[in-house]
Amino acid sequence: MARDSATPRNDLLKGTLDMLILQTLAVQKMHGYAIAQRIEELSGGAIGAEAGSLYPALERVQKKGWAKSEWGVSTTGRRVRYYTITASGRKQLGIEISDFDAMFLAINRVLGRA
Amino acid sequence: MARDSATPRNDLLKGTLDMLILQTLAVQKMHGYAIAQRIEELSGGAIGAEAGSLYPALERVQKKGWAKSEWGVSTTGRRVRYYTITASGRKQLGIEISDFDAMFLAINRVLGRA
DNA sequence: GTTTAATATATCGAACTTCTATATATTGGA
DNA sequence: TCCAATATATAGAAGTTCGATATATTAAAC
Repeated sequence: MARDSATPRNDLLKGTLDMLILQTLAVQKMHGYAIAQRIEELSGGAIGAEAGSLYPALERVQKKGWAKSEWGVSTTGRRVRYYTITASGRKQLGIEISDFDAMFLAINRVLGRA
Repeated sequence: MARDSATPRNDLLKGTLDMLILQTLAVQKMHGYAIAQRIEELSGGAIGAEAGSLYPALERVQKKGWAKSEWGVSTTGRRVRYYTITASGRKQLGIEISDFDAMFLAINRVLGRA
């Protein structure tokens, strides 16, 4: 099936998912499913962080020390795993945003728009 | 060795190399090595399209019908392969730029900057 | 009461792109 | 003469994302 023109190509997302997760956690402690919903909501449905990308990414950021997690209970009474950003994670978020901006600027220069 | 902070992470480039190549060819017919130099130059050294990425990408865009190539002779008298963008390639370039802009906007929304 | 959709976590393998390393050959300058 | 730059090309490794699959709970619809 042809890609919906309203849906940005998710391969352009590569390398930015960790940043989006860290940004979401920087606002508030959250469980995995809620992180995905928040990213999808804020992006206007453009970014659908799928489970198969999200959970490996959550493992990744924990392994790097950028977030930690613990089992807890959601507001609706369900058993969920809560993720919290660490100080190292906040620092990393800043680095990733800088890198992202630098790459955007560089690409725009090649496109003749900067 | 630690990544130079002046060098953007190239994994953020993923999915955009074809666009950058098509953009370069949209300006003028060029051979592979010159395309890489032009991209590096315009990006202020931020994007170094390496040979191992460039030549597979050039194969890709030709396979998709976005560019064609022929052996020729450079201004310095060397045997080189010249690449030319096709009408289909110009159309694709427009699509890729739109997708890129849409993804940038979506990411910025998640980052709370739009 | 039963079925279905939504919520929630998790893993697997396929697909894709990029990189480094390697190979080959030519040209110009030190 | 040697070395750096020019020029094309392939192979294999690494990394990320995705769809598919699995499991389990809860709420709503019928």
